[in-house]
Amino acid sequence: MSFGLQILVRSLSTPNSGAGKGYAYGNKWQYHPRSDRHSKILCWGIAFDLLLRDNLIRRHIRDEKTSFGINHTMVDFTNKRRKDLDLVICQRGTPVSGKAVASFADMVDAYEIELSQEEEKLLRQLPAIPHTGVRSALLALEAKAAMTEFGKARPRLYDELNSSHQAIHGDTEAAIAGGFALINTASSFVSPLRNHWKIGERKTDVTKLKQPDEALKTVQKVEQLPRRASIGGHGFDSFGIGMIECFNDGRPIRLVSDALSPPAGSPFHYDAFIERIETIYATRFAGI
DNA sequence: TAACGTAGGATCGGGAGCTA
DNA sequence: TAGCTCCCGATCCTACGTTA
Repeated sequence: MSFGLQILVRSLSTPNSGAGKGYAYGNKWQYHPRSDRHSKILCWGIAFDLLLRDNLIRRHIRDEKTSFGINHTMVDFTNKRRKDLDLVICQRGTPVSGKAVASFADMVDAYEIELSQEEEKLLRQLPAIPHTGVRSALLALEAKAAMTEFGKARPRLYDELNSSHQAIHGDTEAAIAGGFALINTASSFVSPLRNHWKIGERKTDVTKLKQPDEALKTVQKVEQLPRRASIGGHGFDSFGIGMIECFNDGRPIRLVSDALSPPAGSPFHYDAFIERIETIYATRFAGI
């Protein structure tokens, strides 16, 4: 039983006005390409699923050996390239001060994450997880989305994800690099960047998408990302692909689980992605 | 051979969020 | 609050394949 993707689509379904200054023209959007809210919610959901399981990750949290960090900068030592990772599980450092997010649970309000009653109950049962500075990263998660303009998004998606695992392992060779690609299967998309006016005042500019071809080609592209089987290898330790249907026009966002999405048993399936992370963690960090 | 369509790479730039 | 970084869609350009 996993919750991450359901939490994501539920949270994104409610139009949001942005965490700070509000989006342009006073519009509210389900998905805004210039926001990192979707990445943060997705990574939070992945971490939530990992913590709900009876595994070493949970025991290390309970024993106050580890904590988490967000937007953690990792530096590829070999070429000095810097990269901010969405969410990092790390050896417990000094708690951050003066930040709105002081704990893992605080992210729910900070990023307007919508939980069901069951998920809220499960969150309350978790030990307190402080937001701290990162002493030594054990697991780094990076999520990226492609919602429209797939032809241009594909090379960008590949390059940015490829640079993520290089930065993670260039910084900390033993750290688990987890990557996740979120791909839209909707046949149209209302782009916040193409509608430069208050929605309703003028005709909405709707981008037509050639589906399922565009989504499938994007899946094939990210499946080409290198993956590694052991320390010393090159690539992601675990990589997942999630398919959603997001028209971005107010209709609820739907999790796609038909032939377009990775089947059960595929290494890219969400459950396999989670299981691989906890398996690697158990073998790699048992001595902490 | 010219015209057209498509794919992919390079670059740009608007908006959000973070930090000093 | 200014300046910066990050995210990722928009735009432009080139290469290549297809068709008349």
